[in-house]
Amino acid sequence: MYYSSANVSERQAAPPSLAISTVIFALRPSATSGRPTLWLPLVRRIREPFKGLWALPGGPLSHHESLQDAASRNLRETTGLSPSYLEQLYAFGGLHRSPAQRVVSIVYWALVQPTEAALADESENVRWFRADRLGDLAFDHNAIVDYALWRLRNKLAYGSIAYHLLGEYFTLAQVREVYEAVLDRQLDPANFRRQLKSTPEIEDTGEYLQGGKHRPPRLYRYTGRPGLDPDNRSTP
Amino acid sequence: MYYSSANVSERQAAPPSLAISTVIFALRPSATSGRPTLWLPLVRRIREPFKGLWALPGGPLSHHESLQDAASRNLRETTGLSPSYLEQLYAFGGLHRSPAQRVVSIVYWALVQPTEAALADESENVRWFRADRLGDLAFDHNAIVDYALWRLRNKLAYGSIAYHLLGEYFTLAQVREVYEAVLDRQLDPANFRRQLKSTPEIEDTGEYLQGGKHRPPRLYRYTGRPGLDPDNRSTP
DNA sequence: GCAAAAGTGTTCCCGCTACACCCATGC
DNA sequence: GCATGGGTGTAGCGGGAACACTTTTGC
Repeated sequence: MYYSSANVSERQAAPPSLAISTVIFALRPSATSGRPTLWLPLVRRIREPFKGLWALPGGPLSHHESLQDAASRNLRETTGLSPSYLEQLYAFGGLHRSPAQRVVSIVYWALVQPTEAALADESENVRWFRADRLGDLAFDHNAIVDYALWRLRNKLAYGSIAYHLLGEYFTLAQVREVYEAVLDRQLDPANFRRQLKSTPEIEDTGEYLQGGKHRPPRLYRYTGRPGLDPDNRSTP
Repeated sequence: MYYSSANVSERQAAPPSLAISTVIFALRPSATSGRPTLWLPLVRRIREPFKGLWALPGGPLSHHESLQDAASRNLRETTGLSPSYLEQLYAFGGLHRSPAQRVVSIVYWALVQPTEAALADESENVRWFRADRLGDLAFDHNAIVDYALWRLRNKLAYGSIAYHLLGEYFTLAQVREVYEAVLDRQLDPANFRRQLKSTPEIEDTGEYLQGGKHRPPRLYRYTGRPGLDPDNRSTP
């Protein structure tokens, strides 16, 4: 941290510092059930405050990059991945988020495809966790993740988000699994498929997914906007 | 502005500065039709850049106040009013929002009651404008206002926002006028009243509004949350 | 053939829209 | 009385939930 050794008068004098953090979601098979669940990467803090605790990836904003570029860079630097979806979440600016020094964090949230996510970097200080089984995180990051989860669930209901957690081709059942993982409840397969098929952005490829145990399902493709800074006017 | 005289190297060295701005909406009778319309207060810039142009009220964030407190203070200082509703809108951080110096603005939006708004301060450098008839504003403030309007319309559809533009007591027709002003289209009075009466936060006071030209309408009261930083988990 | 997932059809219910109609007041 | 907005009733449409049913594969 920049002013971690600041005394009180320095704290008063220095302007609040500005940081960018990112909540990164990806789908991974659950260790127990094998069904897809939400995971996110965290970094271990190697200095005070909260040394040793896990925290959201983030860092200061440099002069030449936009807020979104900074978030995208966070993502690349900690996981080696590029986001399939990226959107601003909220600016957190409470007075005592960080001891010793006032920090305002502009937080983004991202979705990445599972094919990539499987080969994401992991190391001593970068590890993936199940979104519903995080321990105590540094700063107010537990609250931030909760809020990001709430937003994800909300956006999902509106549509057009789920595909960014999947690969290029997917079956309707896979989309349903995404919904079930995120919303944490079962959905009627029959009604769900009808809803999806009524949305024009889902295109039937004519291909089938072979190798399953049962009747091979059709493969679809998402033809909506690619997904950075997206959705009907959610970002200016 | 803090570093307005900065040269290139200073600009590179200095961290991006942080500002808070606020889009303040209130209902006022239209000059022509007399029907309620959306207005907002702007301040005239008295120095470069954009000297002489109108801009959103705002300023730097001081150390001892939260983001929301800073927005609330903006509101009080420019209009003398306190907000009935206040919520974060977005953090704008494009590289060239301001010439000469990089500024990241965290923007809030607010609603104020019309009874108060009628006696709001106005002066040579603070003036209210119809939201749909602004000229060219300083910085990217036209885009910010557009985005705030979009959010207002969205929130309205979800409910629980409109009452913060009205006084403590109101008729159902007044609520409908708010919706019509904000959404800019006519609504069926019969169906609209039924929808409202089905929401439990609207309480019949038993009183009637006297003095009209026709049958006196009932007066209602909003019993939902008072309205700062509100709505079902829209803010952490 | 059997199990299980893919995919289709059908019914019911609820909320919204449109619009006809009655009520109470000022003039 | 008449005009006008306040307020109620009701029929129809459409989308979602529930669930029965058929199809296609692996074993």
